[in-house]
Amino acid sequence: MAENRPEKYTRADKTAQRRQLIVEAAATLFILKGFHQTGMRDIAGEAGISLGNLYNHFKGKHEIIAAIAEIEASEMEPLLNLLESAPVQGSAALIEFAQAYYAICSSPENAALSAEIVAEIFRNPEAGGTFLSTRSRLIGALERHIPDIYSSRKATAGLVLDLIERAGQSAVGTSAASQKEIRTSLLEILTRVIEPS
Amino acid sequence: MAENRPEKYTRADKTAQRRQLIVEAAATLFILKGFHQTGMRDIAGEAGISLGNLYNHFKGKHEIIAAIAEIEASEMEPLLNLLESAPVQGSAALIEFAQAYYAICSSPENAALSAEIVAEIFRNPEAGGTFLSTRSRLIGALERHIPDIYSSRKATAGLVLDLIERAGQSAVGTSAASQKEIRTSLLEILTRVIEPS
DNA sequence: GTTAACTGAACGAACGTTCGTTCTAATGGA
DNA sequence: TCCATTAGAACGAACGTTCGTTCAGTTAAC
Repeated sequence: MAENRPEKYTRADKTAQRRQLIVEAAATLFILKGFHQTGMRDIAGEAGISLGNLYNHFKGKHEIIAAIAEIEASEMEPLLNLLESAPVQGSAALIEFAQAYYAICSSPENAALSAEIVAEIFRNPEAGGTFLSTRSRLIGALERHIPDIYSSRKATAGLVLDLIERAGQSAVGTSAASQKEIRTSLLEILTRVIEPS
Repeated sequence: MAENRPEKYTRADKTAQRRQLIVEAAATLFILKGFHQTGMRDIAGEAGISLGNLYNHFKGKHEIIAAIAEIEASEMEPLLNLLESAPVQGSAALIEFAQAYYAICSSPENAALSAEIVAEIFRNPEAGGTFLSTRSRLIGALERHIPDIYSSRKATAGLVLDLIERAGQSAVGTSAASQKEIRTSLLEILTRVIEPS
């Protein structure tokens, strides 16, 4: 991880690194305790900097949360490309997507964070900007792969997404055996849902 | 609602009414702002009583939350009876249950509250006692109605429950047209999932 | 020498809870 | 039936703590 040649970084580089360090520290705590149970002092302590300095890098708590939301969104980019480049209504692409998306959603960090975000959006809808727009893109891309046996492919795409997300959340913290069962059941269900029959 | 004869209530009655009034006030605020954004002063104000008096009725915030959790659980009782009394693997009962459960989950109050609870359980698992045990009962009752084409009926039952819940949440705050689409899509999906074919 | 990074003290507001007090409905003996 | 006693409902000030944010002052890079 550490470079052999010491101190090769310019000042701007180090500042950028600090920023990222802060975001990672904040994310760790948000996952562990939630947005509103995590204080600015906690974040500063976790990042190993002073409280005052934290405000040199971020205007406030909301800006840290926004930074995390954007990182989350950017992690979806490869998956979006997968769906958007695949031929229309190829069920193979959808299953492939489902597995990849499930893998993301069932990681403890992402599961806890997305539960946090869902709850937050309910009481503060305009705060979910980045999150909701990413979700819209996901639904749009997914929609193309839903067979037209459904009265609304868009609504179905949304539900498929919901199902994968919640399945991932359910798997967190359970035994390895349960996790396998959930994953298998999810794929069985999805297979039945998207088969064109 | 009000008795014609004035002042017929005994002291114990009035106390019980107060307790319920407090719980309702707290639930209103929890739904609106979340557990941790709602203060004891807010609850007291919403209930129209003093801060100090609030502590005559409840030991603390956690006890108010517990009271709400129990009410939520008791609302599931009729649905549990429906599933448990129906003949095994009757898909009709499952669809009937799904509609009823969806109706509950798609009400704005329940949707917001359950999002709040899900997020809370992630960071404080032992706090979800009543909620999780009710959920276990639901899964157990639902399991009997899942066809044995799945490798794990229990896991499938859990996912079906998740799907209905999230569908309900998704519908909140959208247009009436969207709500109808989501409901229809949900039933279409469920029909495919549980048909014994 | 100018600018940015950095520090910890300090701010006012809000938090959950406890406190002493007053008031009132219920109770039991006379 | 009356009155003294009592349990608990009601109140609002105050507790100690934590919150997000600001600020004067110091250090180090350019």
